[in-house]
Amino acid sequence: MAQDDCGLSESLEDYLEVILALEKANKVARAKDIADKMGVLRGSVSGALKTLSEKGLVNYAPYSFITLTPGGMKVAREVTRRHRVIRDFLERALQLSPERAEANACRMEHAMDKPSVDRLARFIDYINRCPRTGPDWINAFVNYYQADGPDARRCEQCLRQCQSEFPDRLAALSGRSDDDAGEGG
Amino acid sequence: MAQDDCGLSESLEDYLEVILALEKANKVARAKDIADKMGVLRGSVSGALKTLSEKGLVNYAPYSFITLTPGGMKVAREVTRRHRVIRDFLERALQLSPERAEANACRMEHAMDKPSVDRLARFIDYINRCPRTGPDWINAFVNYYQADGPDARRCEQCLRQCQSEFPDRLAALSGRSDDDAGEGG
DNA sequence: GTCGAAAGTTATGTACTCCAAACAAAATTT
DNA sequence: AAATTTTGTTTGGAGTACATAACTTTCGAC
Repeated sequence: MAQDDCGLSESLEDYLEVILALEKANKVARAKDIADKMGVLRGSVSGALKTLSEKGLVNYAPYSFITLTPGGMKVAREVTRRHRVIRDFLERALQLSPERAEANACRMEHAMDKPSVDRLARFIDYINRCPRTGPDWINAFVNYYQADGPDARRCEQCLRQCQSEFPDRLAALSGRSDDDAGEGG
Repeated sequence: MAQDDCGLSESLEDYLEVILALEKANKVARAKDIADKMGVLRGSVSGALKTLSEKGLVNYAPYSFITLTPGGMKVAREVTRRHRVIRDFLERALQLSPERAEANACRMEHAMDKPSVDRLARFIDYINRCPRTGPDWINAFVNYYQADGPDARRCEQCLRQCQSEFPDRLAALSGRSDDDAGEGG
């Protein structure tokens, strides 16, 4: 949909994603499991498998097991990764509930192209690894969105705490885990 | 699509968004302008307008001007806001090109529900207003995603700079623009 | 007012996705 | 091995969205 996958519809992307998950769990995918997992009837699955088979993305013959072709595997992995990156952002950075994060990721995965998702993944990395932010900064976000704006007193305390950790954080960047930076007060 | 708008399709959301933009620019929307702006033929617009009219979202009679009803205006504003928030995030935080940000926002606006977009808007606020981050932190992201990981030397310099600005930043939180916090040094 | 271009509308057809239910094959049970 | 259940397939119909093309209305030029 997003200029990747050579014009695969959202629906077909979903089928590939589900087939990959079932392959990982059960070695092969069965039409009924696909239908159950996607909330559609078995009849709908048959049609989708026929289409995916014509596109060379699944190995499929009537009444046989279903597996992904190498090409289908590639697409399925891409879609699954998009899903995972987006859900992580929604759940960890935006701190949405797991259910809401999942529901939104399911739709957003078809709306974001690969460069955007790649950049988002880097952004999450950046937040986690930059000494100015990190997990504690993310956790403090809850104080912000629950209030009308920043709380000066809380911010002051947060800044002091963060500042005291700067040497450690900087040291951690280089791979050193101990606090041997020698600059902390 | 995303449980808002009482089950309005992506396409119809797009129509409302475009009609709102044309209303703002030209007082009223005309079918041809809608068609041009959306890249569809005039015939397709007639059908959509009929549907939107039945749903009570546009004032529409054949061969007449087109305006949004109060209900349609509400939905159109919501969709437009979703679009703007998402595009801002993609363009300013992720630092995607304006074109890519716009293209992705066009699709993502239909995939994200209101609570998620609201949270995203707060997140952007948080980045901009938190003394630990702010615009300079966003700008430093480019150094991160262009490299394989963090650059310890650059990080050290960034931390020092940031630290020196803490008093000012804290003061700015309370609305004071001068550095009279008296704690820096 | 009449003519003609521009704008709008109404079929008709295609593509996609899904459901519903009838039907066929496979696997289990006995 | 026959009957039953489960699983898979096929067919027909619905809803959405759009293109194409023929037709109608509107509006400005004359």
